[in-house]
Amino acid sequence: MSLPHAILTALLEKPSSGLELTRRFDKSIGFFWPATHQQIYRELGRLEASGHIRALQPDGPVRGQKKEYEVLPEGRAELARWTADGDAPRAVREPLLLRLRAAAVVGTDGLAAELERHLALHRAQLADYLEIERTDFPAENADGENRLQHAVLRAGIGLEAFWAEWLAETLDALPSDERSSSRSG
Amino acid sequence: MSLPHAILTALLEKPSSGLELTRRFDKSIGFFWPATHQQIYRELGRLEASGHIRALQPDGPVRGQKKEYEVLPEGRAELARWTADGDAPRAVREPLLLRLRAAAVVGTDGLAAELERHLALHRAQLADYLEIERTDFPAENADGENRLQHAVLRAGIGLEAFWAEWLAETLDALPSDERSSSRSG
DNA sequence: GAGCCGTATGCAACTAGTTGCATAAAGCCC
DNA sequence: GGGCTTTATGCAACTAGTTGCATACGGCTC
Repeated sequence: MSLPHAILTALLEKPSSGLELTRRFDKSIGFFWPATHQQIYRELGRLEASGHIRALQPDGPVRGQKKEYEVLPEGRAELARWTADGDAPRAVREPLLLRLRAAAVVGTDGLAAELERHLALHRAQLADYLEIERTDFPAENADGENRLQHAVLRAGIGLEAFWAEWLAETLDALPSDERSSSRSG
Repeated sequence: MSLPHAILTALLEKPSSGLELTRRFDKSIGFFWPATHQQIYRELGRLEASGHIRALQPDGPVRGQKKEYEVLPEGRAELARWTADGDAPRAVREPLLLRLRAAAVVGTDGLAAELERHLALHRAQLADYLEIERTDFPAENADGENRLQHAVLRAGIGLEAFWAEWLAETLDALPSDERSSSRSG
């Protein structure tokens, strides 16, 4: 159960409404724990009901109007508890690898195009991450306050770089008549 | 919907019963698409009902006795269709990165131990993969028939190596009083 | 002031994966 | 042959994530 804890973290960083949270997720926490606004609203409701967060405007129910939340001490305690406790590393679930295995049996038609598409997407994401690193974590204040956030970003960069490299290698190993000539290496 | 296609691939490689499939998953396809026997039985039922596979022993229902399946032409066609069609790369969902972000807000108590635990697990998995590579893909017949399967294994190796490296780096960046001295680098 | 668009909240139904447990046959052991 | 273990199949309930859509306020325009 990670989503409630992701939300508690985001709310501790800055009290927000549901839609604000959704937007902040899209450009930070969501990189490694994506969530739609529907999920977030549902979870905010649960967290409020369980006393982990509360609305800043305790008026009657006003649909369509902004409702901001902040974390209560109970919520912070719960997050601290969860941070320290362990679980197994998440199992890899990657349909693309499944497609390679399937292609080994039924043929590689269309596979190269799919690999190239993924390669382009991973390169684009890598470029985004590197740009974020350049602006948010400049070399002059490495090892500063936010080294944990930087470590998280480095994980994203490393993963995207890994996939880009592996895809390029794998494409090179496909018979050449199965790939287009549009790649640059 | 990847599980049915994973099962079709496995059955094309070798017709099997539900439990045999479960065991084969545990040491090959399951590395990147894990499935329990409950999931597999349920999916075998659906695949049989939809005419993609059939039981080799079309007797009446005998519970507790082995029931082997093979793929029908319809199943092979469906798998070929699926192999070529594309989807977006799967979003990363990694609770460990969430814990780092949370730790940045509520403190790093217990975090180092958690990172060390993951480091050990990833190193062990990496060693397993390298052993499989050594026995199943010896250097003398690289680029052979099974280059696709090898590419899949290389992905697993690369991912585990990445995580091991990133975890070691991240641990080194934690203040030293927050880690035990049991690591070896 | 009617209609439209953007912001915002939220419900309902569905799909996929997980967990716990029930059932049955077959072999072994005493 | 009565009970235990292993092999095997399978149901049911639950949890988490996804998809589609409904509702409501506020400002703008015509």
